[in-house]
Amino acid sequence: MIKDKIKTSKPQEKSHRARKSEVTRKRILDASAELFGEQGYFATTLRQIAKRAKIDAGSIYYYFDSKDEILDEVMEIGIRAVADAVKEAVDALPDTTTNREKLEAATKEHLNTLLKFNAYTSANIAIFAQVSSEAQNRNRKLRQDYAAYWHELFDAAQKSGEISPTTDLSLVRLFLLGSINWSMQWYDPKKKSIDELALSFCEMMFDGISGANTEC
Amino acid sequence: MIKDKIKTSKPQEKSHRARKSEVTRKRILDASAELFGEQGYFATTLRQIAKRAKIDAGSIYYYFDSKDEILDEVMEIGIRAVADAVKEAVDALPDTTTNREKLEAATKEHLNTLLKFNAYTSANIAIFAQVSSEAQNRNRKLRQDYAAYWHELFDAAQKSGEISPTTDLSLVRLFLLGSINWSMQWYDPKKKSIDELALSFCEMMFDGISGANTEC
DNA sequence: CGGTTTTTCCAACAAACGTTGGATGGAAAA
DNA sequence: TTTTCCATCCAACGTTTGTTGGAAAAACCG
Repeated sequence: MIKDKIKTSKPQEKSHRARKSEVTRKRILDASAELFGEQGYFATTLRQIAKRAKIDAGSIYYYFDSKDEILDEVMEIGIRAVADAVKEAVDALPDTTTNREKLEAATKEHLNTLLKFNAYTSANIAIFAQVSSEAQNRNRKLRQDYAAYWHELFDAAQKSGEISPTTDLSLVRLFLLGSINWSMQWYDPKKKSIDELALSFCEMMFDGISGANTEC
Repeated sequence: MIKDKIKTSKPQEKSHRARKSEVTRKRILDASAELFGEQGYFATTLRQIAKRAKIDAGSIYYYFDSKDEILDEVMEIGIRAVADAVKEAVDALPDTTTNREKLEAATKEHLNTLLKFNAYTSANIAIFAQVSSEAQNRNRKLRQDYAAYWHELFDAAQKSGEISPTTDLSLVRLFLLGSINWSMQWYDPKKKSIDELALSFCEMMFDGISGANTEC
Protein backbone atom coordinates (compact mmCIF):
# COMPACT_ATOMS: atom_id res chain seq x y z
CA MET A 1 0.00 0.00 0.00
CA ILE A 2 1.32 3.35 -1.06
CA LYS A 3 -0.63 5.54 1.31
CA ASP A 4 1.82 5.44 4.21
CA LYS A 5 4.65 6.59 2.05
CA ILE A 6 2.62 9.57 0.98
CA LYS A 7 1.38 10.60 4.40
CA THR A 8 4.87 10.59 5.85
CA SER A 9 5.96 12.08 2.54
CA LYS A 10 9.66 11.37 2.51
CA PRO A 11 11.06 13.31 -0.44
CA GLN A 12 10.55 10.46 -2.89
CA GLU A 13 13.13 7.74 -2.49
CA LYS A 14 11.74 5.16 -4.90
CA SER A 15 11.15 8.03 -7.21
CA HIS A 16 9.48 6.69 -10.32
CA ARG A 17 7.22 4.21 -8.62
CA ALA A 18 5.87 6.61 -6.08
CA ARG A 19 5.29 9.30 -8.65
CA LYS A 20 3.42 7.08 -11.06
CA SER A 21 1.04 5.88 -8.42
CA GLU A 22 0.50 9.37 -7.06
CA VAL A 23 -0.60 10.48 -10.49
CA THR A 24 -3.29 7.82 -10.58
CA ARG A 25 -4.27 8.61 -7.04
CA LYS A 26 -4.70 12.25 -7.97
CA ARG A 27 -6.78 11.30 -11.01
CA ILE A 28 -9.13 9.44 -8.71
CA LEU A 29 -9.37 12.38 -6.34
CA ASP A 30 -9.91 14.84 -9.17
CA ALA A 31 -12.66 12.74 -10.67
CA SER A 32 -14.27 12.34 -7.27
CA ALA A 33 -14.18 16.06 -6.55
CA GLU A 34 -15.73 16.86 -9.90
CA LEU A 35 -18.50 14.30 -9.53
CA PHE A 36 -19.22 15.14 -5.91
CA GLY A 37 -19.61 18.75 -6.94
CA GLU A 38 -21.85 17.92 -9.88
CA GLN A 39 -24.06 15.25 -8.36
CA GLY A 40 -23.44 15.12 -4.66
CA TYR A 41 -21.77 12.42 -2.63
CA PHE A 42 -24.39 9.70 -2.49
CA ALA A 43 -25.45 10.08 -6.09
CA THR A 44 -21.88 9.49 -7.19
CA THR A 45 -20.84 5.85 -7.57
CA LEU A 46 -17.39 4.38 -7.45
CA ARG A 47 -17.91 3.11 -10.97
CA GLN A 48 -18.53 6.66 -12.20
CA ILE A 49 -15.39 7.83 -10.45
CA ALA A 50 -13.45 4.94 -11.94
CA LYS A 51 -14.68 5.67 -15.43
CA ARG A 52 -13.71 9.34 -15.27
CA ALA A 53 -10.34 8.45 -13.76
CA LYS A 54 -9.82 5.88 -16.52
CA ILE A 55 -9.33 3.03 -14.14
CA ASP A 56 -11.25 -0.03 -13.03
CA ALA A 57 -13.62 0.40 -10.09
CA GLY A 58 -11.84 -2.24 -8.04
CA SER A 59 -8.50 -0.52 -8.51
CA ILE A 60 -9.69 2.41 -6.45
CA TYR A 61 -9.21 0.19 -3.41
CA TYR A 62 -5.53 0.00 -4.13
CA TYR A 63 -5.38 3.66 -3.14
CA PHE A 64 -8.29 4.11 -0.76
CA ASP A 65 -9.87 1.88 1.86
CA SER A 66 -13.40 3.09 1.28
CA LYS A 67 -15.59 5.64 -0.45
CA ASP A 68 -15.74 7.54 2.82
CA GLU A 69 -11.98 7.90 2.82
CA ILE A 70 -12.14 9.55 -0.57
CA LEU A 71 -14.79 11.90 0.76
CA ASP A 72 -12.60 12.89 3.70
CA GLU A 73 -9.64 13.63 1.51
CA VAL A 74 -11.64 15.58 -1.07
CA MET A 75 -13.15 17.73 1.64
CA GLU A 76 -9.84 18.30 3.34
CA ILE A 77 -8.17 19.35 0.11
CA GLY A 78 -11.10 21.64 -0.65
CA ILE A 79 -10.89 23.47 2.65
CA ARG A 80 -7.13 23.74 2.53
CA ALA A 81 -7.25 25.04 -1.02
CA VAL A 82 -9.56 27.95 -0.31
CA ALA A 83 -7.88 28.77 2.98
CA ASP A 84 -4.42 28.78 1.45
CA ALA A 85 -5.53 30.79 -1.55
CA VAL A 86 -7.21 33.44 0.58
CA LYS A 87 -4.33 33.74 3.02
CA GLU A 88 -1.83 33.99 0.23
CA ALA A 89 -3.83 36.65 -1.56
CA VAL A 90 -4.15 38.76 1.59
CA ASP A 91 -0.51 38.32 2.53
CA ALA A 92 0.55 39.50 -0.91
CA LEU A 93 -1.05 42.90 -0.36
CA PRO A 94 1.22 45.87 0.45
CA ASP A 95 1.45 47.20 3.98
CA THR A 96 -0.55 50.26 3.07
CA THR A 97 -3.65 48.18 2.34
CA THR A 98 -6.68 49.04 4.43
CA ASN A 99 -8.50 46.33 6.32
CA ARG A 100 -11.53 46.80 4.13
CA GLU A 101 -9.40 46.20 1.07
CA LYS A 102 -8.04 43.07 2.69
CA LEU A 103 -11.57 41.82 3.23
CA GLU A 104 -12.38 42.62 -0.37
CA ALA A 105 -9.35 40.68 -1.55
CA ALA A 106 -10.29 37.74 0.66
CA THR A 107 -13.81 37.78 -0.74
CA LYS A 108 -12.51 37.86 -4.30
CA GLU A 109 -10.18 34.98 -3.69
CA HIS A 110 -12.71 32.80 -1.91
CA LEU A 111 -15.20 33.42 -4.67
CA ASN A 112 -12.71 32.67 -7.41
CA THR A 113 -11.59 29.46 -5.79
CA LEU A 114 -15.17 28.41 -5.30
CA LEU A 115 -16.60 29.32 -8.68
CA LYS A 116 -13.73 28.99 -11.08
CA PHE A 117 -10.53 27.30 -10.06
CA ASN A 118 -11.00 24.54 -7.61
CA ALA A 119 -13.25 21.52 -7.99
CA TYR A 120 -12.35 20.38 -4.49
CA THR A 121 -13.54 23.59 -2.90
CA SER A 122 -16.83 23.65 -4.75
CA ALA A 123 -17.31 19.99 -3.94
CA ASN A 124 -16.65 20.68 -0.29
CA ILE A 125 -19.17 23.53 -0.14
CA ALA A 126 -21.73 21.59 -2.12
CA ILE A 127 -21.64 18.31 -0.26
CA PHE A 128 -20.83 19.41 3.27
CA ALA A 129 -24.44 19.64 4.36
CA GLN A 130 -25.41 16.27 2.96
CA VAL A 131 -22.79 13.98 4.46
CA SER A 132 -22.97 12.37 7.88
CA SER A 133 -22.07 14.48 10.89
CA GLU A 134 -19.18 12.10 11.53
CA ALA A 135 -17.72 12.97 8.14
CA GLN A 136 -18.33 16.65 8.88
CA ASN A 137 -16.55 16.46 12.20
CA ARG A 138 -13.48 14.86 10.72
CA ASN A 139 -12.65 18.18 9.04
CA ARG A 140 -14.04 20.46 11.70
CA LYS A 141 -10.77 21.84 12.91
CA LEU A 142 -9.73 22.91 9.44
CA ARG A 143 -12.98 24.77 8.94
CA GLN A 144 -12.70 26.41 12.33
CA ASP A 145 -9.21 27.58 11.51
CA TYR A 146 -10.43 29.12 8.30
CA ALA A 147 -13.31 30.81 10.11
CA ALA A 148 -10.84 32.11 12.67
CA TYR A 149 -8.76 33.62 9.92
CA TRP A 150 -11.75 35.54 8.60
CA HIS A 151 -12.51 36.62 12.12
CA GLU A 152 -9.03 38.10 12.37
CA LEU A 153 -9.64 40.12 9.24
CA PHE A 154 -12.93 41.43 10.57
CA ASP A 155 -11.45 42.07 13.98
CA ALA A 156 -8.61 44.14 12.57
CA ALA A 157 -11.10 46.19 10.59
CA GLN A 158 -13.16 46.83 13.69
CA LYS A 159 -10.16 47.79 15.77
CA SER A 160 -9.04 50.25 13.11
CA GLY A 161 -12.48 51.82 13.05
CA GLU A 162 -13.42 50.64 9.56
CA ILE A 163 -16.20 48.56 11.09
CA SER A 164 -18.46 50.05 13.72
CA PRO A 165 -17.62 48.88 17.26
CA THR A 166 -21.14 47.61 17.89
CA THR A 167 -21.07 45.16 14.97
CA ASP A 168 -21.32 41.46 15.83
CA LEU A 169 -18.34 40.14 13.92
CA SER A 170 -19.29 36.49 14.05
CA LEU A 171 -22.67 37.26 12.62
CA VAL A 172 -21.39 39.42 9.83
CA ARG A 173 -18.87 36.75 8.94
CA LEU A 174 -21.58 34.15 8.66
CA PHE A 175 -23.68 36.62 6.72
CA LEU A 176 -20.98 37.32 4.15
CA LEU A 177 -19.66 33.78 3.79
CA GLY A 178 -23.19 32.45 3.58
CA SER A 179 -23.94 34.72 0.64
CA ILE A 180 -20.69 33.80 -1.00
CA ASN A 181 -21.11 30.08 -0.62
CA TRP A 182 -24.73 30.16 -1.67
CA SER A 183 -23.74 32.00 -4.85
CA MET A 184 -22.55 28.75 -6.36
CA GLN A 185 -26.21 27.84 -6.68
CA TRP A 186 -27.05 30.76 -8.94
CA TYR A 187 -23.88 32.36 -10.26
CA ASP A 188 -23.83 32.82 -14.02
CA PRO A 189 -20.45 33.90 -15.45
CA LYS A 190 -22.18 35.42 -18.45
CA LYS A 191 -23.88 38.07 -16.37
CA LYS A 192 -21.19 39.36 -14.06
CA SER A 193 -17.53 38.74 -13.43
CA ILE A 194 -16.49 37.13 -10.20
CA ASP A 195 -14.39 40.08 -9.12
CA GLU A 196 -17.26 42.48 -9.70
CA LEU A 197 -19.51 40.21 -7.71
CA ALA A 198 -17.07 40.15 -4.82
CA LEU A 199 -16.84 43.93 -4.73
CA SER A 200 -20.61 44.27 -4.85
CA PHE A 201 -20.93 41.91 -1.91
CA CYS A 202 -18.44 43.89 0.14
CA GLU A 203 -19.96 47.21 -0.80
CA MET A 204 -23.36 46.06 0.36
CA MET A 205 -21.95 44.71 3.57
CA PHE A 206 -19.93 47.80 4.40
CA ASP A 207 -22.06 50.64 3.10
CA GLY A 208 -25.52 49.09 3.08
CA ILE A 209 -28.18 49.76 0.53
CA SER A 210 -30.06 52.42 2.42
CA GLY A 211 -31.33 55.37 0.39
CA ALA A 212 -30.18 57.81 3.05
CA ASN A 213 -27.20 59.85 1.85
CA THR A 214 -24.17 57.65 2.46
CA GLU A 215 -21.79 60.60 2.44
CA CYS A 216 -22.79 63.67 4.33
CA MET B 1 -55.55 5.11 -7.22
CA ILE B 2 -56.51 8.04 -5.05
CA LYS B 3 -54.24 10.65 -6.52
CA ASP B 4 -56.61 11.89 -9.19
CA LYS B 5 -59.29 12.55 -6.66
CA ILE B 6 -56.89 14.71 -4.70
CA LYS B 7 -55.50 16.68 -7.58
CA THR B 8 -58.91 17.65 -8.83
CA SER B 9 -59.90 17.98 -5.18
CA LYS B 10 -63.64 17.87 -5.33
CA PRO B 11 -64.84 18.85 -1.87
CA GLN B 12 -64.84 15.29 -0.57
CA GLU B 13 -67.76 13.26 -1.81
CA LYS B 14 -66.77 9.84 -0.52
CA SER B 15 -65.89 11.60 2.64
CA HIS B 16 -64.42 9.11 5.06
CA ARG B 17 -62.53 7.06 2.55
CA ALA B 18 -60.71 9.90 0.94
CA ARG B 19 -59.85 11.43 4.26
CA LYS B 20 -58.37 8.31 5.71
CA SER B 21 -56.10 7.75 2.77
CA GLU B 22 -55.02 11.36 2.71
CA VAL B 23 -53.86 11.04 6.26
CA THR B 24 -51.56 8.18 5.37
CA ARG B 25 -50.41 10.00 2.29
CA LYS B 26 -49.51 12.99 4.42
CA ARG B 27 -47.66 10.78 6.89
CA ILE B 28 -45.51 9.55 4.03
CA LEU B 29 -44.84 13.07 2.84
CA ASP B 30 -44.06 14.30 6.35
CA ALA B 31 -41.64 11.46 6.94
CA SER B 32 -40.01 12.07 3.58
CA ALA B 33 -39.61 15.79 4.21
CA GLU B 34 -38.04 15.16 7.59
CA LEU B 35 -35.63 12.55 6.29
CA PHE B 36 -34.72 14.51 3.17
CA GLY B 37 -33.88 17.44 5.40
CA GLU B 38 -31.84 15.34 7.80
CA GLN B 39 -29.96 13.10 5.40
CA GLY B 40 -30.51 14.37 1.91
CA TYR B 41 -32.46 12.79 -0.90
CA PHE B 42 -30.21 9.97 -2.04
CA ALA B 43 -29.20 8.92 1.44
CA THR B 44 -32.83 8.46 2.36
CA THR B 45 -34.34 5.08 1.46
CA LEU B 46 -37.96 4.22 0.91
CA ARG B 47 -37.70 1.75 3.75
CA GLN B 48 -36.65 4.53 6.12
CA ILE B 49 -39.56 6.63 4.96
CA ALA B 50 -41.90 3.68 5.40
CA LYS B 51 -40.65 2.99 8.89
CA ARG B 52 -41.15 6.57 10.04
CA ALA B 53 -44.57 6.71 8.39
CA LYS B 54 -45.48 3.42 10.10
CA ILE B 55 -46.28 1.67 6.89
CA ASP B 56 -44.73 -1.03 4.73
CA ALA B 57 -42.28 0.09 2.07
CA GLY B 58 -44.32 -1.43 -0.72
CA SER B 59 -47.42 0.44 0.41
CA ILE B 60 -45.83 3.72 -0.53
CA TYR B 61 -46.51 2.79 -4.13
CA TYR B 62 -50.18 2.83 -3.47
CA TYR B 63 -49.86 6.60 -3.08
CA PHE B 64 -46.86 7.49 -5.23
CA ASP B 65 -45.52 6.13 -8.47
CA SER B 66 -41.87 6.59 -7.61
CA LYS B 67 -39.41 8.06 -5.17
CA ASP B 68 -38.94 10.95 -7.56
CA GLU B 69 -42.62 11.78 -7.36
CA ILE B 70 -42.32 12.10 -3.59
CA LEU B 71 -39.36 14.40 -4.10
CA ASP B 72 -41.33 16.62 -6.45
CA GLU B 73 -44.23 16.95 -4.08
CA VAL B 74 -42.06 17.59 -1.02
CA MET B 75 -40.22 20.34 -2.84
CA GLU B 76 -43.40 21.89 -4.16
CA ILE B 77 -44.99 21.95 -0.73
CA GLY B 78 -41.81 23.42 0.70
CA ILE B 79 -41.71 26.30 -1.72
CA ARG B 80 -45.41 27.00 -1.45
CA ALA B 81 -45.21 26.95 2.35
CA VAL B 82 -42.53 29.58 2.63
CA ALA B 83 -44.03 31.73 -0.11
CA ASP B 84 -47.49 31.63 1.40
CA ALA B 85 -46.21 32.32 4.90
CA VAL B 86 -44.16 35.29 3.79
CA LYS B 87 -46.91 36.81 1.67
CA GLU B 88 -49.44 36.38 4.43
CA ALA B 89 -47.16 37.97 7.00
CA VAL B 90 -46.49 40.97 4.79
CA ASP B 91 -50.13 41.38 3.84
CA ALA B 92 -51.12 41.41 7.50
CA LEU B 93 -49.09 44.55 8.12
CA PRO B 94 -50.93 47.87 8.45
CA ASP B 95 -50.90 50.34 5.63
CA THR B 96 -48.58 52.64 7.50
CA THR B 97 -45.78 50.06 7.37
CA THR B 98 -42.62 51.20 5.64
CA ASN B 99 -41.12 49.12 2.88
CA ARG B 100 -38.11 48.39 5.01
CA GLU B 101 -40.35 47.05 7.72
CA LYS B 102 -42.06 44.87 5.16
CA LEU B 103 -38.72 43.45 4.12
CA GLU B 104 -37.89 42.83 7.75
CA ALA B 105 -41.16 41.01 8.24
CA ALA B 106 -40.55 38.94 5.14
CA THR B 107 -37.09 38.03 6.37
CA LYS B 108 -38.45 37.04 9.77
CA GLU B 109 -41.10 34.86 8.25
CA HIS B 110 -38.84 33.14 5.75
CA LEU B 111 -36.34 32.43 8.50
CA ASN B 112 -38.99 31.10 10.87
CA THR B 113 -40.45 28.84 8.25
CA LEU B 114 -37.02 27.56 7.35
CA LEU B 115 -35.58 27.05 10.81
CA LYS B 116 -38.51 26.27 13.00
CA PHE B 117 -41.87 25.49 11.53
CA ASN B 118 -41.70 23.69 8.25
CA ALA B 119 -39.86 20.47 7.50
CA TYR B 120 -40.82 20.75 3.83
CA THR B 121 -39.20 24.14 3.46
CA SER B 122 -35.97 23.12 5.13
CA ALA B 123 -35.94 19.95 3.08
CA ASN B 124 -36.41 21.95 -0.08
CA ILE B 125 -33.56 24.32 0.71
CA ALA B 126 -31.30 21.50 1.84
CA ILE B 127 -31.76 19.13 -1.05
CA PHE B 128 -32.34 21.47 -3.95
CA ALA B 129 -28.71 21.62 -4.96
CA GLN B 130 -28.20 17.87 -4.87
CA VAL B 131 -31.06 16.62 -7.01
CA SER B 132 -31.00 16.29 -10.77
CA SER B 133 -31.57 19.41 -12.82
CA GLU B 134 -34.71 17.79 -14.20
CA ALA B 135 -36.14 17.60 -10.70
CA GLN B 136 -35.05 21.20 -10.12
CA ASN B 137 -36.75 22.42 -13.25
CA ARG B 138 -40.03 20.79 -12.36
CA ASN B 139 -40.47 23.40 -9.61
CA ARG B 140 -38.75 26.26 -11.34
CA LYS B 141 -41.80 28.39 -11.91
CA LEU B 142 -42.77 28.30 -8.25
CA ARG B 143 -39.33 29.44 -7.22
CA GLN B 144 -39.33 32.17 -9.82
CA ASP B 145 -42.66 33.43 -8.56
CA TYR B 146 -41.33 33.57 -5.05
CA ALA B 147 -38.23 35.40 -6.21
CA ALA B 148 -40.45 37.82 -8.11
CA TYR B 149 -42.39 38.53 -4.94
CA TRP B 150 -39.20 39.46 -3.12
CA HIS B 151 -38.23 41.60 -6.05
CA GLU B 152 -41.49 43.51 -5.67
CA LEU B 153 -40.70 44.21 -2.05
CA PHE B 154 -37.25 45.47 -2.92
CA ASP B 155 -38.55 47.45 -5.85
CA ALA B 156 -41.14 49.25 -3.76
CA ALA B 157 -38.47 50.13 -1.23
CA GLN B 158 -36.26 51.53 -3.95
CA LYS B 159 -39.07 53.54 -5.51
CA SER B 160 -39.93 55.03 -2.12
CA GLY B 161 -36.31 56.02 -1.61
CA GLU B 162 -35.60 53.60 1.21
CA ILE B 163 -33.08 51.85 -0.99
CA SER B 164 -30.59 53.87 -2.99
CA PRO B 165 -31.49 54.13 -6.69
CA THR B 166 -28.14 52.70 -7.80
CA THR B 167 -28.60 49.43 -5.93
CA ASP B 168 -28.79 46.27 -8.04
CA LEU B 169 -31.95 44.76 -6.63
CA SER B 170 -31.47 41.28 -8.06
CA LEU B 171 -28.06 41.08 -6.53
CA VAL B 172 -29.12 42.29 -3.12
CA ARG B 173 -31.99 39.82 -3.17
CA LEU B 174 -29.62 36.96 -3.89
CA PHE B 175 -27.28 38.31 -1.25
CA LEU B 176 -29.92 38.39 1.45
CA LEU B 177 -31.69 35.15 0.61
CA GLY B 178 -28.35 33.39 0.25
CA SER B 179 -27.39 34.38 3.77
CA ILE B 180 -30.77 33.36 5.07
CA ASN B 181 -30.81 29.99 3.41
CA TRP B 182 -27.24 29.24 4.34
CA SER B 183 -28.07 29.97 7.98
CA MET B 184 -29.68 26.57 8.31
CA GLN B 185 -26.17 25.16 8.20
CA TRP B 186 -25.02 26.99 11.31
CA TYR B 187 -28.00 28.40 13.17
CA ASP B 188 -28.09 27.53 16.86
CA PRO B 189 -31.35 28.46 18.65
CA LYS B 190 -29.51 28.62 21.97
CA LYS B 191 -27.44 31.58 20.89
CA LYS B 192 -29.88 33.92 19.23
CA SER B 193 -33.58 34.01 18.52
CA ILE B 194 -34.75 33.78 14.95
CA ASP B 195 -36.43 37.17 15.02
CA GLU B 196 -33.28 38.82 16.34
CA LEU B 197 -31.30 37.12 13.62
CA ALA B 198 -33.67 38.38 10.95
CA LEU B 199 -33.42 41.96 12.19
CA SER B 200 -29.63 41.75 12.34
CA PHE B 201 -29.56 40.55 8.74
CA CYS B 202 -31.72 43.42 7.58
CA GLU B 203 -29.83 45.97 9.58
CA MET B 204 -26.56 44.88 8.01
CA MET B 205 -28.06 44.94 4.57
CA PHE B 206 -29.65 48.36 4.92
CA ASP B 207 -27.20 50.26 7.08
CA GLY B 208 -23.97 48.38 6.47
CA ILE B 209 -21.30 47.77 9.04
CA SER B 210 -19.05 50.67 8.16
CA GLY B 211 -17.48 52.53 11.06
CA ALA B 212 -18.22 55.88 9.42
CA ASN B 213 -20.96 57.74 11.27
CA THR B 214 -24.19 56.29 9.96
CA GLU B 215 -26.24 59.31 10.95
CA CYS B 216 -24.86 62.70 10.12
C1' DC C 1 -75.09 -10.71 7.08
C1' DG C 2 -72.54 -11.03 2.28
C1' DG C 3 -70.08 -8.64 -1.28
C1' DT C 4 -67.20 -4.95 -2.90
C1' DT C 5 -63.70 -1.68 -2.61
C1' DT C 6 -59.91 0.45 -0.37
C1' DT C 7 -55.87 -0.17 2.08
C1' DT C 8 -51.99 -2.74 3.87
C1' DC C 9 -48.68 -6.37 4.22
C1' DC C 10 -45.54 -9.65 2.42
C1' DA C 11 -42.30 -11.89 -0.51
C1' DA C 12 -39.77 -11.37 -4.17
C1' DC C 13 -37.54 -9.21 -8.25
C1' DA C 14 -33.71 -7.25 -11.13
C1' DA C 15 -30.40 -3.84 -10.90
C1' DA C 16 -26.87 -1.40 -8.78
C1' DC C 17 -24.18 -0.64 -4.90
C1' DG C 18 -19.55 -0.80 -2.19
C1' DT C 19 -16.20 -4.03 -1.69
C1' DT C 20 -12.97 -8.18 -2.10
C1' DG C 21 -9.52 -11.52 -3.80
C1' DG C 22 -7.16 -13.61 -7.21
C1' DA C 23 -5.19 -13.49 -11.79
C1' DT C 24 -2.41 -10.77 -15.03
C1' DG C 25 0.87 -7.66 -16.96
C1' DG C 26 4.95 -5.03 -16.83
C1' DA C 27 8.81 -2.90 -14.96
C1' DA C 28 12.68 -3.14 -11.62
C1' DA C 29 16.07 -6.03 -9.12
C1' DA C 30 18.88 -9.95 -8.84
C1' DT D 1 17.10 -14.74 -17.35
C1' DT D 2 14.75 -15.34 -13.39
C1' DT D 3 12.62 -13.31 -9.56
C1' DT D 4 10.23 -9.76 -7.18
C1' DC D 5 7.00 -6.36 -6.65
C1' DC D 6 3.95 -2.64 -7.95
C1' DA D 7 -0.17 -1.57 -10.54
C1' DT D 8 -4.21 -2.84 -12.85
C1' DC D 9 -7.92 -5.63 -14.43
C1' DC D 10 -11.60 -8.82 -13.93
C1' DA D 11 -15.17 -11.54 -12.02
C1' DA D 12 -17.66 -12.08 -8.34
C1' DC D 13 -19.49 -11.44 -3.53
C1' DG D 14 -23.21 -10.12 -0.27
C1' DT D 15 -26.29 -6.12 0.54
C1' DT D 16 -29.29 -2.86 -0.35
C1' DT D 17 -31.81 -0.33 -3.53
C1' DG D 18 -36.34 1.04 -5.90
C1' DT D 19 -40.06 -1.39 -7.41
C1' DT D 20 -43.82 -4.95 -8.40
C1' DG D 21 -47.80 -8.31 -7.94
C1' DG D 22 -50.63 -10.87 -5.34
C1' DA D 23 -52.58 -12.20 -1.06
C1' DA D 24 -54.60 -10.68 3.22
C1' DA D 25 -56.97 -7.53 5.94
C1' DA D 26 -59.80 -3.65 6.95
C1' DA D 27 -63.45 -0.58 5.90
C1' DC D 28 -67.46 0.31 3.57
C1' DC D 29 -72.08 -0.55 1.40
C1' DG D 30 -76.54 -2.70 0.59
